Amino acid sequence: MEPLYNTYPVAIENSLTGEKEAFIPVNAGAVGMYVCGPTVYSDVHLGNARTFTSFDLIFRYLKHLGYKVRYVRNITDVGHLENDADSGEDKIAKKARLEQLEPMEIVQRYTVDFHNVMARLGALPPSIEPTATGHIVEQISMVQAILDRGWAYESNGSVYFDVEAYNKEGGDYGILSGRKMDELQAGSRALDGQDEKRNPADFALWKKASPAHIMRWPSPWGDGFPGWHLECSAMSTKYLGEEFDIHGGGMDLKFPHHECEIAQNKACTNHGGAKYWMHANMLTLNGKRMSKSTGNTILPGELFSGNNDLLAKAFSPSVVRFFMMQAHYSSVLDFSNEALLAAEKGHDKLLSAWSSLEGACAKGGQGFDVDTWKRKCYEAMSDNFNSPILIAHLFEAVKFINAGEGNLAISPDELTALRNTFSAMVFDILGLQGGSDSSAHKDALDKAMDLVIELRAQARNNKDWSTADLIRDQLKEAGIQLNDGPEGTSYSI
RNA sequence: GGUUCCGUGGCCGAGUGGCUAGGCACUGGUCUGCAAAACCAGCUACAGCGGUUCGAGUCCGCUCGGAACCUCCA
Repeated sequence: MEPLYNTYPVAIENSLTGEKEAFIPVNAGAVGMYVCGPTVYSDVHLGNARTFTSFDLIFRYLKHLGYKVRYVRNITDVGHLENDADSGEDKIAKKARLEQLEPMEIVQRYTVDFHNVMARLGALPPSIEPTATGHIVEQISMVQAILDRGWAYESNGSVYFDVEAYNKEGGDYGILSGRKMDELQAGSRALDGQDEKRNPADFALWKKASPAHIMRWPSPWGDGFPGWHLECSAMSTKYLGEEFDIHGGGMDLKFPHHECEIAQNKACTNHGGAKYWMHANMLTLNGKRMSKSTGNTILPGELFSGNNDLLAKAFSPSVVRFFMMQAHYSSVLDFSNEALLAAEKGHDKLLSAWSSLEGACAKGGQGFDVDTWKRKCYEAMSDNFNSPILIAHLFEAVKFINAGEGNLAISPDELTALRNTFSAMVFDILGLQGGSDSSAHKDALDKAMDLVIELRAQARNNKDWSTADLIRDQLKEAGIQLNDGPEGTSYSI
């Protein structure tokens, strides 16, 4: 059978070229994707989660199309300096000092938190999740290779990438972000510790560790630790090769992080790494991006528990995910309680339509063009992963399903196709989670509810409206909604 | 100051020059003992000013407003 990726070829908006391009993998049928993961020194906030949820959507869709995807997402567990100056402090060491913990305890704690949050949001684990500290050897040899080529220099125990030398000999530092060297120099601020560098645009490949610095490794240039940009170059090359397909990350990493990665890769391998660069946009709160350092954040845990002054109530992880999926990954998305409430209603409507669809019969007829609808769903996703358009199409199907009241005017084959595609889109691709009650609990609840509904039906037959309404109102307070229909009463939670 | 991007109806949010995005909210109707849900119908729009075009939310210019990056950050 023809793989789905041939039927619905993918186009990707490539940050490197600024164009939407046909996606052609380096190796046919396989995709190598690298996404810059979090620095694990504090709880992952909702903005972080959005980026990884966006790439989870992309990962899921590419897999669904039949690609063999290797998805690499790193954990940054080397602290890195708080600013580019020598006076800066290692974030993880700082947190460790504040909390009186070993640095790797900090790393472990927040890595576990990150995994928990992403799992609740329905994100699949990546194929490989390498750590920076686990790839010091690879990073040191990369530094050496760049030194050997003459595009780096050692200064006081640290090694810096020589941007000017790189660009003079054919390098294209600035290709991703559109920045020019002279503009960078004009715009750069006078920072402390810049005197080790020949040029303000130069960036650290290896930093000398001060005597108090805890996380340190021996190197040909003395004890130190790798520069922030280096780990991604080293690990993407190691696991995906010198040329791979997709490199993703948050928009805020475009410059300088990804720009530096490209320069490092080209310096070592003559290849820039990824063919397609993708940048997920920011989640804003009060019109400003969420940021750990400014404290303008909301944590996923607060959302799931409702424990935040900005929230009227708790929201399920699936609702939060649906909220994110309603916006395109490349657009800024603004967070608000109102937007979440609206998303929750839409989400519930979508999932309750799925329940109806599961139990629906096909009565024949041409009530809905399933083939065309299915094609439109795939085309939306293949067009740069346009989940909002996909959701709009899903609601077309919802309207048809609800109007049919369990008896849909399509053929049995079409019903099967509708179910399969609906389920694939909602659960496999968007990654939403239905009522995930264990089936034993569900059976017990169903039986109890059948009894309550029967008792209420008797009251209604006796025109005992006060009893009937009491049952309905009390159940509603408990979070269970009764729906009276022509064929009896059903309930939803 | 530089780079990139955005400004869509009450709110969120798609729109890759020409045909209803969608969700939420609201109004009227159908259904119901009353509700709810669902369905049907309606309702508000493209920041402003010019230009290109037979035709612009979509292209170009200017103005105003906002964001990200230029320093660690998804």
